[in-house]
This record gives sequence, C-alpha cells and structure tokens, in this order.
Amino acid sequence: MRNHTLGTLTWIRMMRFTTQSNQLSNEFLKRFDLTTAQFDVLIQIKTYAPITQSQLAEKVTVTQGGMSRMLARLEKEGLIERKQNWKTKTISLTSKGEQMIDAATPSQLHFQSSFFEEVLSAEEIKSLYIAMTKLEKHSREKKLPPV
Amino acid sequence: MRNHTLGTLTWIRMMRFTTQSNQLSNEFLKRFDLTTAQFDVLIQIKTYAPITQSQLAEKVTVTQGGMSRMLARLEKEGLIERKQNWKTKTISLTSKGEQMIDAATPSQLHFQSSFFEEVLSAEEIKSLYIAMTKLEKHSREKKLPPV
DNA sequence: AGTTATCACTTTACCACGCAAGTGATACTT
DNA sequence: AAGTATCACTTGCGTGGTAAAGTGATAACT
Repeated sequence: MRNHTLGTLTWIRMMRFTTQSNQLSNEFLKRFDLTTAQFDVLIQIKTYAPITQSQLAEKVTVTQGGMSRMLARLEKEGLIERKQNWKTKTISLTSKGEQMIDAATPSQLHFQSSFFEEVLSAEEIKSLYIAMTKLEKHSREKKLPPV
Repeated sequence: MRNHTLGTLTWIRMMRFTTQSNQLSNEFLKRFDLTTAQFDVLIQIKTYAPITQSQLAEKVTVTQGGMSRMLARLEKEGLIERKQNWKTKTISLTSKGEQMIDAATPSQLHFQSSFFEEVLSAEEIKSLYIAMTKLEKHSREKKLPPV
C-alpha cells in the first residue's frame, strides 16, 4: 500500500462517482422512460445512423451479444428499426425513437454536466477533461501485464 | 447541445474509462480468482471488520440486496463468514479470504494506479484526485431536479 | 459443384446490480 | 399479552454486462 495510494484512491473515487451518477441519471431518465444505457445507444444511432450493430457496439464499449439484446429490446419498444442489408443489419431510429431522444437530450445533457458544474470551476473542468481524454485513450490501448 | 458539451464529454469519457479499466481489472484479477467487485468488498471487510452488511453496502455504493447476494457467493466460496449477532450479521474474513486478499492486493493496487501513472504527471494525478474527491462527495448528496 | 472459411448477428448461461416486496427477529405501545 | 413498528437481511424480477457456442448467408478454394 506504499506509494500507489493516490492512484488507487483516485480510481476508487472515480468508480464510486460513476456508479453513483449513473444511478442518478437512470432515475432522472425515468421521466422519459429510458435508461442511461438506452439513451447512450440512441444518441449514437442518431449521430451515426445508418450504422451496423458491431460498429455501434464498438462505440459504446459493449460486446456484440450485449448490443444484440439491447437492440432487440429497443426494437420491441418501437424506438429503432433493423434492416437486413447484404449480410449486415442497418440500424436507424423510428420517428418514435427520434422523438424520445430529442425530448430527453437537452435535460439529460444539462443533468450530466451539472455533476461537474456544481462543484468545479471552469478551469478545473477543463483540466479534468484533458486528463480524462488521456486516460480514456490509454485504457483502450492498455494491455495486461504478463503473469 | 450548447454549452454543456465539455461536462458531457468529460462524463462520457469517464464512463468509458471506468468500464474499460474495470474490465481490464477483472481480467487481471482472474489470476487470483476474484472479480473487481469482490476485491473491493474483501478489502473493505479486511479494513473495517467486524462490520454489518448494511454498513458494507453503504461503503461500496451498492444496495443491501446486492450486498446480500454478493456475500452469499463469497460465503459459498469460503472467503468470508457471517455470524448472526443480535439482529445484525457480522461479517469477517476467513483465513482463506485473508490469504486471497493479501496475495492480490499489492499487484492490484499497482495495476490500478498504473492507469494513471502511465499517462499523467504527479501534478496532474494530484489535481485529478482533488477533483474526484469533490465530485464523489457531491454526487452522494445530489438530489434529482424537480420534474 | 461441393466443401470450407468468414462474417455479422443471435442465443445461452452466467454474474452483478437495482428496486421493491417479503421475512423474521426484536423493541415499543396500549 | 397482542398488536404494531422497525430493523437487517433475503428474494423475485427486470436490465445490462461478458464469454462462448450457434446460425445462416456469402465468399473463396479446389
């Protein structure tokens, strides 16, 4: 427990913060009948449609299996459409899905950023953003140390 | 999507980073036959034992239900003990659990902090730590905005 | 043409988690 | 003493995640 304390503590706090804020976001999004995960996926579809499932999975850091089920649920609720297209399926929003996401987006973005804006200065947010960018990129490339 | 962009982007990156690093941690901890969640709980037990389930749940940001199931599994695997004690159950590590956690702790702490130390300066880590402390505290107290 | 490979997606089985209803022991109230 | 409240924990059900095996359509090899 020597000198790794600071990194470890930071890691733990970040974990707690994300689960906590994720839960609050879920609670918040109930008023739009969405979960955070669904919101995330819908936003990506809106931005990148038409897009295939595997590309989508890659974008939101989920396995293909998870994406498959998630989209099945969203389709059942009539928020998205899947069209077989060559051998891939192309995903797009239905008008209902579009309405949902448009209704939810402004408040959700506002809510998300309030976590930061309510306690950090603009300065701090900026350096946090820079740090997170580095960290995220790094974690994508990171390999496990050998046994 | 106006001026909340920075907060939102930060939020998204942080989410991606935590799920990513959590996955890697899980993979890493496989060599000790543990998951990140279990490691987290065991550490807390070691530090605070004897402790009740609800206190434990509070510490790791999990509901009582989740904690109940998690501990049931850990008990089945012989890593912890639960003793009915008045009306509460007192949790403690078995010697097997103690061994496990002691074996895993140094490398896991090292691994966790490597996420930060490999890309940020000591300076940056320190301000990140400060920021996360504020954010975590705030998120615990935060209430949903009224409808 | 017939086998084999590959690719995109699905399905299954498992773990982790939340919420909310249920349980069982203790304490409080009258 | 009977009834109620409370507290700590458990359980049922749904979501969301992984890993790995399965499916079905297209391409590639001989």
